[in-house]
Amino acid sequence: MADPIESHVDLAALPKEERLSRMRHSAAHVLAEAMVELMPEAELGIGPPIDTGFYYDFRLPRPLNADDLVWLEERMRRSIAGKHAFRMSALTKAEAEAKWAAQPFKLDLLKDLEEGNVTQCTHAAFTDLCRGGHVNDTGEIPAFKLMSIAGAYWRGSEKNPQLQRVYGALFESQDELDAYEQQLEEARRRDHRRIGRDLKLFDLIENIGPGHVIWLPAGATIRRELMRWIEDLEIERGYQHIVTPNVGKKELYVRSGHWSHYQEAMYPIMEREGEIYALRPMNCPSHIMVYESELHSYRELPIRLAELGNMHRWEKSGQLTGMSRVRIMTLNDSHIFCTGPEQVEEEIAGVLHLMEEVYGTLGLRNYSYRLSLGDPDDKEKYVDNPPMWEMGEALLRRVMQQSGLEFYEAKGEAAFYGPKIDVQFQTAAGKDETLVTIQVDFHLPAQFELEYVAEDGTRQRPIIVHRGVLSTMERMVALLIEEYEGNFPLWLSPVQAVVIPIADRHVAYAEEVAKELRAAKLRVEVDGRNERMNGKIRDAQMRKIPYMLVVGDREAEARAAAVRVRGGGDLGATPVVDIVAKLRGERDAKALVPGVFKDA
RNA sequence: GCCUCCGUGGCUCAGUUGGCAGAGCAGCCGUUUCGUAAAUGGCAGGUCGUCGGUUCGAGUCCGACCGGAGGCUCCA
Repeated sequence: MADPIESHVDLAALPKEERLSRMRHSAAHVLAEAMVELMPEAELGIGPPIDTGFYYDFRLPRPLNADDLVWLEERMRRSIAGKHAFRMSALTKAEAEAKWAAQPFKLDLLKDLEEGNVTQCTHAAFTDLCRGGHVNDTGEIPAFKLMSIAGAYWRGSEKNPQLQRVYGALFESQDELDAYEQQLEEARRRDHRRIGRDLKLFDLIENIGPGHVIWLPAGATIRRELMRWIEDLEIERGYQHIVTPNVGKKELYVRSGHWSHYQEAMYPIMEREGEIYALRPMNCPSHIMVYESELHSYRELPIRLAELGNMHRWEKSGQLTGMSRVRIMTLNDSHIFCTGPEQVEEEIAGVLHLMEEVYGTLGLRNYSYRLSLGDPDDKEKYVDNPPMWEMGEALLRRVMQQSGLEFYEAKGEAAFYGPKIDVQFQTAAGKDETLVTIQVDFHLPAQFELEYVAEDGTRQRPIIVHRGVLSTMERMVALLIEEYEGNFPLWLSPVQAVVIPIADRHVAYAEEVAKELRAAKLRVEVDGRNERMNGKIRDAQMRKIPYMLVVGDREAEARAAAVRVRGGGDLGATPVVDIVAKLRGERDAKALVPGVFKDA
């Protein structure tokens, strides 16, 4: 017989997070109640709270549709209006197994529960296996909305059956729920796929193949500016740039371990004249070949080999997303060959500094550092060498602690050959995405039997630091589009200024103005179309061009232009020489917002 | 890859119960020569993602495939 458990809770006294979590979890119960009424054959999975609400997983006799969501939500609201109490009680394992005999997922959950630890929760006519964490009665469930239907594997493993997941949003007030929906709308506005098309930055053409980015002239300009910039920063820091091929022989990848650990993520293999080639999924093996091609002295190390190298990965079709998840990408990559742990620490500290500088200049703020660890139990995913993992993880942890930067740790997120520091960004849609990684690698040096000649003449094994800073050009530009909402800083703007002649007779002068700006390597267009000035301004605004230089009779007379800043600011008539100086200064300072920069 | 949904000119969308493919913007040709977010007239543009099926007849119904979106799994 079930024993009741006292579970009254004073919601107002709880921290908001705990209160919300109880409300969300309770709402999931009410969703399940509604679902078993809609489809009595429904098999129940789990229904936890999440950041924005809750979900519940079900195996159902048929696919859910939008009308079902409307019905379920209605039914939930009735249950909420009924103010049914949530009652927790304990039962024995045997009782529970009998009770959920027809519920395979509940039985699966029960297997992991210890006797004496089995509890259930009842509200209205519905009882679910549950460890608790509810509000007192359904009436305490506040503003919510069923959002979407999705597929999800039972217990998150693709080896298990796939269930239908219903997502709900839930907040304490209707205002907060409305704000959340507005936030989703805002995310859609900032979506790099939409802006990328509107501003003609990039394209994905069906016949070229999914995940294969076409950089249109405007996008290619942004990409080129970023690449020039990062290469210059690297040169200042002692990096040497190399260029290596996009393909390599099978033997190279067998030796690196990619063949056995990474092959399903590689493009199909090529074969000719009895030789097998692969499109490279990573640049490390090629860079190692460069290191290996000569004998190195400890005096040369650290050797920092860098390349804006192309990588080719057969991402699963369902995983491709605009420019942020693609199949062919260009990574701002480098491999730093170090003599030992001390040098590794110094080098990683240097990389972290560079990251802070680069992200600071780009105005990026929503990121955090994650120490991604291996999983000793997962011998399939990771190379099996426990001491190597322990050494690498301890080393990275020490560097992060010394850097003074905040970080958190995550198990099972490492690369197959070693632990890493991931830079995690929040996308416009609120999702966490890895931008770049820093990895310590003892594995590849061993695989390739790399050496350097130490001070005492002996041969020693170097340690490799793998690192990106700007990430792949694809993912970085996707992120920047969303960050700036397409309003790029002057230095990155594909077109930095458009000269707008008021009438046809001003076109010649407009060309002269443009010529002066171009002499300063500014990217300028003249809008000589047969349009009214208002129309040209509107078009320039929509194209998010930082500066509009309006020229009419008065300006032509004074060798000036009326300067309008993107967003509406009017700087008034300004001599062309001053405009050139101002834009140059703003560009070279990489100012984030046009019109604000003041020349020192 | 898996689950659900979606696919009509370059873009955004309309298209009744299956009955002759439409609009706005963009483009092109004119007219207008204009002072800070859309002047105006005309023209052109679509094998309705592809292939197959049902039907007298398919944009519309069915199937497969391709592509996209949201999830799951995986990852820069």
